[in-house]
Amino acid sequence: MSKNKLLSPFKPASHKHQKCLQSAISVAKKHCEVEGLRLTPIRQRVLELVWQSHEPVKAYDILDELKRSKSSSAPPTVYRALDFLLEEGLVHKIESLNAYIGCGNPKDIHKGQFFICHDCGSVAELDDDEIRDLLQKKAKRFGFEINDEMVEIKGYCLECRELKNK
Amino acid sequence: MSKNKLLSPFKPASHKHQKCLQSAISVAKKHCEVEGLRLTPIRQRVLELVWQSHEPVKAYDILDELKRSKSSSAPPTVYRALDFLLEEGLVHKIESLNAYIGCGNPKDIHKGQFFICHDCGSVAELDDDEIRDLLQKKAKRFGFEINDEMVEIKGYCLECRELKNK
DNA sequence: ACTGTTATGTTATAATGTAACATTTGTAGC
DNA sequence: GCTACAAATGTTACATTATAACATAACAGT
Ligand SMILES: [Zn+2]
Ligand SMILES: [Zn+2]
Ligand SMILES: [Zn+2]
Ligand SMILES: [Zn+2]
Repeated sequence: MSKNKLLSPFKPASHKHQKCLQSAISVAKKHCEVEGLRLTPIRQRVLELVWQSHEPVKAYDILDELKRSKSSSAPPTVYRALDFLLEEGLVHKIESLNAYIGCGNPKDIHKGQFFICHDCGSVAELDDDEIRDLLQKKAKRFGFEINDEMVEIKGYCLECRELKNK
Repeated sequence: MSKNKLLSPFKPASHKHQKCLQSAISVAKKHCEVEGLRLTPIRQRVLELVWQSHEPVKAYDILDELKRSKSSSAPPTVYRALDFLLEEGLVHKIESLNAYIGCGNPKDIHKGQFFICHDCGSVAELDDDEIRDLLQKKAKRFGFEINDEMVEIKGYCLECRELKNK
């Protein structure tokens, strides 16, 4: 079955983000339970912080938050938690921003394609086999075997464009 | 006319790289002449260093080289030159590596698609409208207007795969 | 309880990139 | 050539992002 999903669409400012957050945590808990992994308090807290919004979050911003409740927190605290979450596909790194964002569909581990709005900073995540297949096809032409992919597209989301045209 | 070019294919280890380098410099000189821009000694030297190979080069490695001939060189020396070269499309930044690589076709300014070999580190650059159009099509579905794109694919090039299978 | 593994604490440092202001160099008009 | 302006470089300091290395603590199976 071919995937062609808009995993995380751009959300209207009015959406009930609490639900996104809760759902993400509950999916993560389930995932870790099934895989026999530990979603420790630190890891869960970092995941919650990444899911504070639909904008990519910086590691040191997470660190600043952690410090508020536990002043002993240090960079490794954050990076270790992020490494775990990345490894398990619960978050993605946006390489062009050095920032991290919650995955819209961690059930099925993948590298997404990201559309990032210059104005509002929001990100939509796609997991699209048509894109993947095309890249595959191109790679094949010169004997390249794909192992990892990064697709980050910047531009302007619908909402922001409509705002500007008013 | 639709572009579908393998701008910089993977090169055999045996290729005459001196030619790649010379050609890149001469194209850059021409470009700057036409545009009324100055390819100053620093800028040219940085471009040469970026073109030392077909592997992405790190800013601080460039800096180390610059220091060998001019010990007063500092980070801004490099980043300014890189900014100029990026601006003029003479080099690209590989975001997922924080590294820079010479552009295979600066005549026609673009964001390429990059295929990076995990083993040898070499990069092939594509400038392919089919990929661009597909991303465009996907973006359109949710009203996203593309302005900038980053496609960086990691894997194994033909040469390295053949080596492993021996 | 013993033991090996995993996770966290802690300190230090590496790697990447930018701000701000001074100085020099190039350019164009006079 | 002189002047004035703009572009490029020098210089110092600092900001941001990430990792190394080693110590301690928490956990899981026996
Ligand atoms: Zn939400
Ligand atoms: Zn995802
Ligand atoms: Zn070459
Ligand atoms: Zn290019």
